[in-house]
Amino acid sequence: MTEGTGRAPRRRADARRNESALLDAAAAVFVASGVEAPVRDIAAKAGVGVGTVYRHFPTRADLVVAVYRHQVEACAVAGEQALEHTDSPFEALRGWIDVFVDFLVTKHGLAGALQSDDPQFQVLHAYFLDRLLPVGTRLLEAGVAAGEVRDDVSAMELMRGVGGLCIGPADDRYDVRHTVGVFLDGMRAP
Amino acid sequence: MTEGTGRAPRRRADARRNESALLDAAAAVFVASGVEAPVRDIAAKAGVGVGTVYRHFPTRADLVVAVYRHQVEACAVAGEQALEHTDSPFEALRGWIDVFVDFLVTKHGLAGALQSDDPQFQVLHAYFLDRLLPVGTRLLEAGVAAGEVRDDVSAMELMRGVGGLCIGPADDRYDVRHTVGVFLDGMRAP
DNA sequence: AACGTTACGGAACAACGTTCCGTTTGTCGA
DNA sequence: TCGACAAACGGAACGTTGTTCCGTAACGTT
Repeated sequence: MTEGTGRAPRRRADARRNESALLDAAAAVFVASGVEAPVRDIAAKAGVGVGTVYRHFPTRADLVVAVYRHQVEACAVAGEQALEHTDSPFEALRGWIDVFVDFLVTKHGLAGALQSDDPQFQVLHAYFLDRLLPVGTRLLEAGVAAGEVRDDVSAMELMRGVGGLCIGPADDRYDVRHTVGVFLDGMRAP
Repeated sequence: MTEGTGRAPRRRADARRNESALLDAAAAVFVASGVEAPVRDIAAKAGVGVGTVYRHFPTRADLVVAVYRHQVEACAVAGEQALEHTDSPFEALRGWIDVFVDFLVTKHGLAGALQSDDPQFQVLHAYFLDRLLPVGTRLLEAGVAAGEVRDDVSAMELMRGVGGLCIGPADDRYDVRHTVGVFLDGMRAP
């Protein structure tokens, strides 16, 4: 009880305003230039100095997480509900992966950042894994239990595999969704 | 015949010496720090100035290509020969992909560079594709003809897919070879 | 040996992430 | 309403990188 039950002491108005402006600006810049856009660009778009960016979001990864938190959450929920709305766990899995792929391919550079070994993105990595790995595990287990999914694939291999397949620039000769479909076919029980 | 059949006019001794030292140094630094190591590190290790690096290799990608050319060539040859030494085109494909994966996972950061949309790596991208795509196509076609491989997967999807699965830091929970195996299983004819 | 050419080295520039600190601005009690 | 203090701000400044540029040194030839 070092801090009792007291709530956070309500921040200053400009601080809240700037955080919100930063999130909006970052979302816009990420769409236009990808998640690796210069911090200065985001600061400029939000009408604040770079110092303000770093006060609100200690690392770039924190900003990325904040911008996409809602959508990651929605993706996790979609996975948790997927099993309830179909009688085939494999189809539930496929549907969920579809949602995940849609999310990744519309965020330029995000898949790359997710897989990056740059320690800068540690937080991003951790957040996605924390939130989505358990969901993947449950879908996988349901599939295995129903005899539809092979039992030697971990959720980590599923998520990182799909993530890896989503990396890279758009290209006519490479259909992400089709390739992910091939990967999923490889996960069917023999 | 603007230049006739005359050969290149033989470069200076120090130029040849430095190019060789640069290749050795780059190979060593790539092993130690990955293919994204600072150019200054490579120059220092080779005992030359940065200007010399850029004179010999206009872009970082040219240096990477030069360092790995032999191995990529060997990989391409292995693929061309794979079909001759087995009666199962699918196993030939699997064996070749194994060679490719071994190559990628031992080159820290190379898979990432290959998939990168940074125009800096355009040359690298082009070289790998030029050399390996035709090989993949032939292996795939042989597999399809034998009824062992599904006919709706392109060599681009094969190579970029496998490349994507090889991206990222080592991790106990993610077994690259196993995950690639799953992907390949998905490519079997139904 | 002298000369022209080739190649070298590293200073210099630009772009970026990140830190730091003098200044401004909210907030709250008097 | 006013004053004071903490919170938050802005952007200059620093370190690291890729890349260019040019005065200088080394090579090879006559």
